[in-house]
Parts: sequence; structure tokens; C-alpha cells
Amino acid sequence: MSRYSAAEIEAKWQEAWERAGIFRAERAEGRPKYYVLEMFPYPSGRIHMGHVRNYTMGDVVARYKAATGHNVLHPMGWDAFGMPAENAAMEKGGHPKDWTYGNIADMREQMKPLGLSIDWSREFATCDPEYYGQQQALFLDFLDKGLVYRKNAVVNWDPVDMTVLANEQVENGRGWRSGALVERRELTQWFFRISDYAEDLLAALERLDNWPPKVKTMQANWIGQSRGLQFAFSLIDGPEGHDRVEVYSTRPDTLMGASFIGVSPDHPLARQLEKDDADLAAFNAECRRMGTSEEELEKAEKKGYDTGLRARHPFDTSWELPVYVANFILMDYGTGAIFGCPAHDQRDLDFARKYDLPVRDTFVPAEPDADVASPEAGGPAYVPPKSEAVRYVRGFAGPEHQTGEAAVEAAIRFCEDNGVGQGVTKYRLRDWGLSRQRYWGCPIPVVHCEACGVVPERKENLPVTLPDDVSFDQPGNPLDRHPTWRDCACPACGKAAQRETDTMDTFVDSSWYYARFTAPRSETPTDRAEADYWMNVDQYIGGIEHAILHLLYSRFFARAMHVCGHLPEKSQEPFDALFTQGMVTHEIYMTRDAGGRPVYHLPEDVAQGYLKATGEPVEVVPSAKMSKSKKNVVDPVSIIERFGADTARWFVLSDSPPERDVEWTDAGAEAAHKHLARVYRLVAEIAQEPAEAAPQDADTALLREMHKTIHDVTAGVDSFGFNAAIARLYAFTNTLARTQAGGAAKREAARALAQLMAPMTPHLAEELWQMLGGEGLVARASWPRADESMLVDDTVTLPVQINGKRRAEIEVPAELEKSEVEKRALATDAVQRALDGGQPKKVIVVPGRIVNVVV
RNA sequence: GCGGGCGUGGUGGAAUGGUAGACACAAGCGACUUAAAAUCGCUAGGGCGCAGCCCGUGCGGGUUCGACUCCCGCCGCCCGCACCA
Repeated sequence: MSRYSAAEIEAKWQEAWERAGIFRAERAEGRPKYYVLEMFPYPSGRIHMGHVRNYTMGDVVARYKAATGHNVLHPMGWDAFGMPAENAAMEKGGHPKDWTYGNIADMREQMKPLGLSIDWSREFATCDPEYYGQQQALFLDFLDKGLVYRKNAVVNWDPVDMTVLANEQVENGRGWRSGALVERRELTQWFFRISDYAEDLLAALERLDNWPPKVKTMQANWIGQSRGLQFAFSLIDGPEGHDRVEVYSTRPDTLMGASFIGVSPDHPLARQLEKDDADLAAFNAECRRMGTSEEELEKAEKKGYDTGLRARHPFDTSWELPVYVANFILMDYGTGAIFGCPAHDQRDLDFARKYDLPVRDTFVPAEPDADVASPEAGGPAYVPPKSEAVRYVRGFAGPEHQTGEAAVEAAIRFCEDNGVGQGVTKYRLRDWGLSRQRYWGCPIPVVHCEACGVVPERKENLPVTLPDDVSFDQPGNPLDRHPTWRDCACPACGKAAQRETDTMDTFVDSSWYYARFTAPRSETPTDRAEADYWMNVDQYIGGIEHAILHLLYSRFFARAMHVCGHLPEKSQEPFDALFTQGMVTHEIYMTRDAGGRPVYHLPEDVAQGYLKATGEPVEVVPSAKMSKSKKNVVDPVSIIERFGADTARWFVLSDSPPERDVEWTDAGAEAAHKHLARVYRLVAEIAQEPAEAAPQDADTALLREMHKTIHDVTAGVDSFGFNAAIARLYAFTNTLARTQAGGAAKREAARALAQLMAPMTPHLAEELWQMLGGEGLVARASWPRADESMLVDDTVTLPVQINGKRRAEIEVPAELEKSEVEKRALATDAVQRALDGGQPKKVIVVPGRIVNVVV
């Protein structure tokens, strides 16, 4: 008998699948379709274990759905624009295009041996002119519908990458890619009107039943809905055009505690005043320089500048409040102006004490804490608990007892009734700035004409392709200094004009690729017949790191594409179900240098806990994210060469639940490989055995176990319980290896085993299927069905508890009556001993489960 | 500060309110072998006076015949957001 040779088996069956063309997806009206998609990779040049895990999960779903009668679409492509290609060009010379397409070819070669059931005929890269040309067409459609616009705005400028970043791409005040401190610059940029969809994007989250709650919460927080009052303070002798200041407050119930007005340094009023006030101009300039990173904000003092202006309180016109420009007020949020209520906001209180402003309580705690001084008496700000505290809204609306939210609503109503402002709902979500000052991206298809202004390019002139003759020997955007590419004719008047040299944020590319996969060669962005059939993505799988950016942008894009007629109404939420998988981690070996900084080592340089070269003891951190710098990367290619793809697939699915991190261990991978070899030997033996029956009991027992396994594995695969499904397959293999059943029953069980393993280890499964004389490819065999009648045993072993503690077991027929079960349980020695001649207080019989005797 | 999640053997982890630790890793013992590898079998939460009993799912309480699971209060760790008015 031959040994398990993954290399031979895998090559053989990949070729067989290829020949049969079984993964090519074609529209078939009337057949249930299933679209499974994993987040497409960036072509860095190497696949990593995270890819293996991600695509294996998707492949399990795709193969399982195909086996259960679905018409499956499972495509693959490349998120191919972006900075690394330009960085490589700058560092090593060469062209971003060559670098990118070279990497794609390499990665495709690394990925194919995994045996994924992908329809490669649909492959595309976002840097293909055929793709980004359609993206330009979308841009023009969006422009037409007012979904994208140009404005002058203060933007986040990344000084290292020399480009603008969207709010979502700034983390702790630093660029998400470069890590550089972001500066604020005023530029004219293109924006998607995503904020118009804030309410819908928030409300629709509730209907995404098959999304992780965590992701929905993160998106909801990002969209940031708040309810408050917007109203104005009138200014006494304000400058020209500024007789009032609009403020927004989520706490209008504290209005009677107001003690100052604060405006942002970027507020129009501040900008007006600084023209005649050099000190204020200096103060504002200082504020604008200040970064927004967490450390800086922690340290930064709350500073204000008294403009000398006074404002009138809306409920008491004799009450005047000073107007400050303050460094902690954001122009981006609300109206860029606030009223400060020191008694009930710690930040306002700090500010008030610093500038000697009044502190006035408006609430009385329901149960005042005698040990804590009131804010008026020098204590901390009193912030009433949101839901519990009954409090007074002192000073207006009478001494009204209200709790939390209701008090706010009551205050809004009261203010509206008295002609002071109106209740409004605001969102934190800002419009998405998409202009990037980069070369390697999708050109924005507009032209700047001296006579006509900004003119959209004509659709028949698309794609506006990137020029190949560019150099990266100096920083900045090579399109800006290209001698001829910018020159063009104005699409409106025909006179000489200049192209926009900004390109689109690469997140645009990934915001609609899922729709393009339904008709990747279409001459329009989508083909409605195909999109209507294949959309939505039934199961989307990817990393949690995309919880906000990519998934929010995609949800917006799907809506916008629907408005333009490129997607059906149902696809406004493009991903019916989302699964976020964990990382693959691996241990790291480290020592410390003289300064206590960690130094990382490759596993082969370590022996028995000591560094081979120096004999230093090595610390082992068991579970860290794989990264080059930590020298703990496991290369999938070498794993596949050593063990085969089936082993890699089996291992990344076993051990840990898919949403959690899984730790890669060599021992685990070896064990996975041994197990597959064992299954191979076992099934090869069974295939040789004569197909005869054995004692009835043994055959029935094996087949019962088989049906239970079919049931459990199906349930596992159906609900992303891959680790549990694999554990069940281990157990079934153990049963099959030890059974006394005859050849016929064993053969039937082995066939089921091959089928159940097929989604996870498809090559081995084909080989087993063939050995067992299965018809055709197991990849196209229909999923086995569990026979309900085989799932219940004739007799069951019931634990007998005394006062909730297990004390005995009884074997009873499964259908035995409750009263008889009770009788037998009471007859056990353990229960007799416990009763000591007395009567039980109570006996609980849960049929098929347990008996509990209370004494 | 706000929001969310998690806490079970040496390790990864399993358990519709019903026998806690399935399955696997690592470990130990044994069989086969001249030997090793491979393979197969066995042991395995802790403890005690070991046919039996006690303790045990972060800690303290509660509900229940019965709690890893539900409720209340702590502790610890992780993640997301945050000068957001």
C-alpha cells in the first residue's frame, strides 16, 4: 500500500478540477446562488498565514454550499493601488506597475497550491485600466447625482507620505500608514457626501442580523449620533456679520449653569476678530499648530483667549457671558461653538477656575454625598448618572423631577416652546475626502479649464490612464511634474486645459470590487442582470481591522451605486453576512540588549531555551502577531512544500474558534499531518476489505455514529464552528479505526468521512473518494444527509444525581416511561444509601438527560 | 471617560440550565524494533484515610432540584472610540 503523498495527490486533483472547470460560476436563474467572498489581498508579493486562514474559511463555505446544491460564486482579485508600490519605486527604482504586476504573479503562484475553489476567470486587479476606468465612470455618475463635490477645507496632511488623509485614516493624530504626525492644511479637495447617509447607515445597522455585534457597535460609535439643542446667543456689539453665535449642546438641561461662550480657533467669528487683534491671531495660530495625538492632548493645557465680547443669555437678557476662543473646541463638531457649564462638566470647570469664571449648580443630586463638596464649593463637577438620578432642572422649567434622557428632552421642549433654538440630531461622521496627491492610484477624471472651471471628462474618453513615463527621484506627486500628461483639451469648450493630478484614495477601489466580480469584463461598472442575480455577497469574510473604514465606505458606495442604477435596491447593504476571523500568531524568541530593549531571534538560532551563539537564556512569548521584525513569520509556501496544502488548511481550522486568534505551532502542524496520513492509511485499508456484513450490533453502532457525525459536522460548518467540526471528525476517525463492524458498513462510514472532510481537505478527500469507488468528483457530490432515526440510541446511560451531585448511572431503554426511570434510579445502591430508608423529597427526571433525587 | 468582549487542566480549547474538561498539543508508561523513526495501546484537574469521599470553570453573593452557562456586586486582561460640547 502506498504512503500518503500530499504533493502527488494535490497536484493530481488540482489538475482534475481545472480540467472539469467546476469552479467557474455561471448565472443559472432558478438555482439558489451563493456568493462567498474573502477580503481581497494587497499584492505585497508574499502570502502569509493570515491569507491561508482567511481563504481556507471562505473555501470551506464555498465547497460546502456547492455540495448542498448552491450555484456558488467565489472570486479572487487584487487591491493593487497604493503607497508601497511607490515606495518600492523610490527605494529600488523600477516602476510601481511592474512591481505590482510582478507581485500579483508571484502571489497567484503561491496561492494556487492551496487548492481553493476559486473562479480565476473573474480575476482582476484594481490597477487594471479596465477596472479603474469603470471606477472613473462611477465617479462621473456620482458627480452627476451630487454624491461627490469639491470644497476648500481644512484637511489632514501627512507630511511623510505628502498626501491628504481622510478622518478615518488618522489614528491618534498620526497617519495610518506612515505613522507621521498629521498636520492641518487648507486645500481644495474632492469629497464623497457620505455624511448625507449618516442616519441611514446607522439605522440600517440594526437590520444586519448576521454581522458581528462588535462591528455594528464600532460603526455606530463612528457615525456618532447625538441629540441636543441648537440655539444662539446674541452678541453685544459683535463685529460685522456676527450678531449671534450658534451653539449646540447635548445638555440643554444645564443651560442655567452657563458661564461662558467658547468658540473654536477656526470658527468664522475667531477668524473675523483675529484680523484686528494681533494677540488673538497669534493665539489662533498656536492652536492650529497643536497636534491631536493622545499624548499631546493629555498634556495640553486648556487655554482660552478672552475676546472681550459679551453675549446675552437667552432666558435672561440682562445676564452677560464672556466669549472666549478656546483651544479645545473643534470646528468639526456641532457648530464649532459651545456654552460652558462648569458645575457639570469637568473640563469646563477646569477652564472656569483657570479664568476665574462663575460656577453655578443647576442640579441637586437626589442623594447628596456629604463627603463630596459641590462644584460651587470647590468640589468636582457633578455629572448626574445617565439613567438613575432624579434631579432638578433648576432655574427654568420649574423644579422639574426628571431622569437622564428625559430631562434633556424636557429641556429641549421647554426651550423650543420659549423660542430658544430647536432640538436637532447630529452626527460625528464627516464627508469622505478622497483626493490623494499620489501617482499610483485611480486618476480623478476631471479637467481644469480656465474658461469653464472644473469640467468632468467625457465618458467616451475613459479610462483616463496613468502615464508610464514617470520618475520617483523626488518627493511629491510625479503627475504634477509630468511634462505632457496634464495637458488636454477641455471637454466643454475644447480649448487647452489641464487634468486634475490628484488620484483617488485606494479605499475607493475596494468599495465596489465585490459588485464588479459579478461581471468583471462588463463595459459598464456593473451588468445589471449579473448584479441582480449574484448580489448580495451572502458571506463576507475578513479581518476585524476593516470594521470601520472599508466596511463603512462599501456600505456608502453600494447606496450611491444604487442611486446611479448600478445596483439593485436590495444591494444597498451589500454584505448579508459578515464574519471577522482572528489572526494567526506564532511564538517569538527574544533576549534583551544592554538597554533592556528586546532583541528577536529566529527559532533555528535557539536550542533548549538558550541562544546557540552566546548561551544567553531566551524568553519565549507564546502568541504574537506574525511580523518580519519579530522574526516569527511562518511562510505558507514552505509549510505547503513540507506537509501539503491539506495539512495547512486542516491546521488553521482546528484548535481555535475561527473568530479568535490561532497560534501556529510546528507540533500542531505535524500532528495535523500525521492525522491526515492516518486517515489515508485507514481508508486505504477499508477500501481493500471485502464488503461484507458483521454482527448486526457493531454495524449499527458504527452507522449511528456516522449519522451523528454527519449531523454535528454539518451544524459546525453551517455556523463557522470549524474547530468543533474538526474535533468531531477526529472522534469519528477514532471510532472508525476501532470498530468491529464489517467491511460494508466501514466502507459506507469511510465515504461519509471523505465527504465531510472535503471542504477542509479537498485533495485528500478526492483521493479517498476515488479509493472507495465514489462516482465522479467528491467536490461535486451532494452533501450527506443525517438520518434522524439514527441519531437516537435504543438505550441511554442516565446519570443519577443526589442533590445535584452525580452519584450513579443507570442504563435504560431510550423510550422508557418517566415513572419507570424514577423507579430504577431509586433502586440504585447510591440512592438507597442516601435515603437511608426514608422517602425522597422530590425526583426530577429529564428524559434522555438526567435524574436528580432530592433527599 | 464612553462602548464592547473575555476569564475553564501544563497548553489550545469543548459543553440547547442537565455526567465540567469532548477533541487536540505537550507529558509519562508500555508494545513492536538490534536500535531509532514511524505506528499501536494505556495514564492523566487537584486532594484524601482511594470499592468511597471532598474540592474544582477569576472572586463574593443570588435564582434553581441542578449554574462554566442566568441575575447582582467586585477583580483582572483585551479590543474599539474619545478635547465630540
